[in-house]
Amino acid sequence: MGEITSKRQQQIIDAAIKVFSKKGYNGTTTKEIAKEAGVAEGTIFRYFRTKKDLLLSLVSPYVVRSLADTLEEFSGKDDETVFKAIIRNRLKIIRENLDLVRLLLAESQFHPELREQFVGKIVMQAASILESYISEKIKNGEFKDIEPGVAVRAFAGMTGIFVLWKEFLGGEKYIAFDEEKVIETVVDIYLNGVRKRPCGGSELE
Amino acid sequence: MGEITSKRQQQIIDAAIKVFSKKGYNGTTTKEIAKEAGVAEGTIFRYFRTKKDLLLSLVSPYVVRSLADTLEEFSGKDDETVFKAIIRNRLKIIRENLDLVRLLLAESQFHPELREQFVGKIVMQAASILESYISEKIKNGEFKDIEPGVAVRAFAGMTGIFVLWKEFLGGEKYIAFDEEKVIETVVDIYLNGVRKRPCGGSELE
DNA sequence: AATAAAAGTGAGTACTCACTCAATTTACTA
DNA sequence: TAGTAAATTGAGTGAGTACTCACTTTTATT
Repeated sequence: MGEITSKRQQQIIDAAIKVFSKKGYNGTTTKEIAKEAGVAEGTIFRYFRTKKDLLLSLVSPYVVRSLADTLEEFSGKDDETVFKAIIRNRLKIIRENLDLVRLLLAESQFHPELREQFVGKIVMQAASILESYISEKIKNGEFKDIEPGVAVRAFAGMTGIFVLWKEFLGGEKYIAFDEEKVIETVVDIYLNGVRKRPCGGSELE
Repeated sequence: MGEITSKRQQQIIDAAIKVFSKKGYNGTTTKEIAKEAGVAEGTIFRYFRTKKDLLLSLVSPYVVRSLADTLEEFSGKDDETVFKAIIRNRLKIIRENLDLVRLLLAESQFHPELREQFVGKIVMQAASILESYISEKIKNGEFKDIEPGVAVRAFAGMTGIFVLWKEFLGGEKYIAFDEEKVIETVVDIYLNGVRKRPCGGSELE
């Protein structure tokens, strides 16, 4: 649970993310992690008291920094540009940390401590960035008067399901989607749905 | 993998769903399943050759029937009614089978055979019902000319994320949503986003 | 009621795993 | 370079696990 300091610790953490995400926490042996990290099994226990400690250290502020990173400044840009940028940014970050995300989603089911850190530190923080943007628009009168929390999640859900489909369920074997087209469509649906009387604002015919 | 016939088999399957979903496949011992089912450990292996066999039998057509069940007939009803009914129906079914869904989502990551059955038999089938409805609307010219597969998933994502939030991530500790209001908002956003020039069709101000 | 077949049991078995620790290597200091 | 502390190693340990099988109980048949 402590901070990451040494190179060894980082090696072990990287290996753990990789193997845990492939085989699950309970399906992974400390021997495998050691092998993947290129250290002896005993070394793991010098840095992490137990296997579970190692799991929990994977959501340490350091490891997770990249997942919760802030978005660029958007002032002056139009909604469509902003929302497309948000999707692309989120997709990029998730893909760069695919193993970690996969792991956190799967193991959150079984480890309340992990779930709390995951939801509290990552999900909530990521949501709040978009939420403040949307709240602003609602106050301006540009967007309908809906609950910002609902609006954020609706958008996140529309986007997230395509990641789930492709990266988690292997859905491309069934239907594959062109990513740019999906982004275009999703943003169009969302903005037209969320704006007050858009009346012809849609780009799609 | 065979069909379910005896009462004992059903007992064991129900117990397995319950315990697997709480502790994960690898985190569950056959002893626990036996205890939960109220049978001796050996009895499990009379009906299922291995523990893995038991896992795979959980997506048998019989068990899964309820998850993939068809929706009522919608002809004549307006979109809003239809989409709200779909959400409510889906929510109900998922809640009735929460343990099974939780289990399938978590273990699909690690068992390709399970994932294939889950995606192929359940997800695809559920998607196709809605897809044909939306395709019709697109042909009619009521909805924009978007890819039906994208449209279905966008809707499913908007809905699904609230289930994920509440039932899987325990998100109510952070923000709780009024379900009816969410349904209203989601359907409103979606229909206005997906329809051709709705111009004032929105119910929300 | 007697017999056979089927269903159910749970202690035992062979094996695996998280974790330990005595021995060894590496890094550091004077 | 010798001496010491710190880091690393991996065989060993005990707790536990999936699965077996010799036995008991239940059910069906005559």
